[in-house]
Amino acid sequence: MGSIGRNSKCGQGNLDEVVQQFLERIGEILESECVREVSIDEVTEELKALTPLLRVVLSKWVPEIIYVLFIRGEAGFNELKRALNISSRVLSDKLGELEGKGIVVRGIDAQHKPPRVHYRLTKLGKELGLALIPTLLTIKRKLRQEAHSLNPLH
Amino acid sequence: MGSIGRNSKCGQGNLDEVVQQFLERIGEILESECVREVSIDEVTEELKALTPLLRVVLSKWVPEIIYVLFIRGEAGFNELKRALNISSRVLSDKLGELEGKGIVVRGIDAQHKPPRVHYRLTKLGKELGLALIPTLLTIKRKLRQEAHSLNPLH
DNA sequence: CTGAATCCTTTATGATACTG
DNA sequence: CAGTATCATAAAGGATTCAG
Repeated sequence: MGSIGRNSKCGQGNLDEVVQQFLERIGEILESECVREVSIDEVTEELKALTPLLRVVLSKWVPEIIYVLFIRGEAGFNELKRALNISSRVLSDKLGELEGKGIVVRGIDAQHKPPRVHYRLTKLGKELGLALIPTLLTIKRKLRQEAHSLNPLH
Repeated sequence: MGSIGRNSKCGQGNLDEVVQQFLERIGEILESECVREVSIDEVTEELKALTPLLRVVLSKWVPEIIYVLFIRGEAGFNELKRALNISSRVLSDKLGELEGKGIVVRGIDAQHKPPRVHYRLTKLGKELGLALIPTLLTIKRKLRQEAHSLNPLH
């Protein structure tokens, strides 16, 4: 169940597993001596550079928006609104911001009577969507474990 | 430069490259037909489940805190405060929240005269730190590209 | 349907001061 | 050093209304 990790239907194998392997792999790389040497000042500097975009990408609603667009390919305004359970104002603001940052593009299909609008991810947006998958899967796994341990049947 | 991706010093090879390969790999998996079939309702349901924890993990300051602790292994209160340029109240709140969620643990070393406190990531915290790496690297790459294209020398 | 405009409420955050 | 307490402000969010 769920959009990410529903792998049995995919010929390509288990996404969850691939992510798991990957996390182990970079875990090993990061464990290797070198990381511990990083000074607090270096980390501070790095964060200072990353923070502006980080704040946009990882702010409220944004990961959700990116995720929906990533999975669905595209979505209309009200479709997103319903999916996220968000007010139009906030959604409108966020989409505007994301468009400004080059993460999302707005398209209009004038064919329809009430012209239909749809949002899609740009290349950057797709990259971010992809990059968010490990975090989402990790959270998902955590929730599964909790559900498990609370369920007396397991 | 920077903490993530400073691979030349690591024997284990290029982190950036590993992340890149991984993203391509899961990109392929996700491209394979199956994803597009996911209904908007399924995505909505999934998000509803993920959101509570997602909001904690991806809220302001939290990714930064996790990242610093991830890279450094541990940090004291004021050390974090300086690194993030955050007020004590907010930091205190966030650390309390993260402790409550089992993402961070607080340790006290009573040996020191003013007892020294240090924060570390729990297993879950480390998993999340790991999972955040692709997002951070993607943002970092993006910033590098921008810097590049703005610089006439390149 | 797709939003922009308004108004209003609730958090979140920041600065400052203070304690053990 | 490691916070807590207080106060003031800004930012975020929601509800409603309206227009193209």
